[in-house]
Amino acid sequence: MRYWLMKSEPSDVSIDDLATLPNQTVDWYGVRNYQARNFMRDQMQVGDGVLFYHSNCENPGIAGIAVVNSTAYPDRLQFVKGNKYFDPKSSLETPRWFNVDVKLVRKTKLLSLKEMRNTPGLENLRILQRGNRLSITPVDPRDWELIMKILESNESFQ
DNA sequence: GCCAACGTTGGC
DNA sequence: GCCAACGTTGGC
Repeated sequence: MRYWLMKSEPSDVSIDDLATLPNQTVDWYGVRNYQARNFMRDQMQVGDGVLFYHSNCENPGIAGIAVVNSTAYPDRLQFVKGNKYFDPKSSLETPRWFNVDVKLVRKTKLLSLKEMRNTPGLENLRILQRGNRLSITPVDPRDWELIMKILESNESFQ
């Protein structure tokens, strides 16, 4: 059982989009970075916890909690000619890109990047470190627990 | 829109 | 295998 932070651009798939999808589940298509792919392909297990993060938007931050809902399988879009994510070097026999399914647990009050930066104890979170660009990063269990506490206390004050 | 950071590509 | 050039990410 591991924990992850997964970035999504809300203009592509937001937490509200996820809530409207069948089974509130999305195939995490479009990852074209080997490190991020390897996390999905080699390490993710059904039931792993996911922080659903909104990136490249007006209010970046954690927008909800989700869960890994499948092991990795070939990303369908790598085979679709003309698609933004088409990869001519990939084939059905030797697919290059993989994704898992991610299912919504619940939307939360946004925990902004700024708030995370100001939270003592979260200094080691990968997302907060300089030059971080990876769209999928592991989250230390202690960081996960702290973030869960913050999210819960945010909600009790609503 | 800027630009720092960093990943990928490809000539050599 | 090196590394310059180029492309992408994503906060600001």
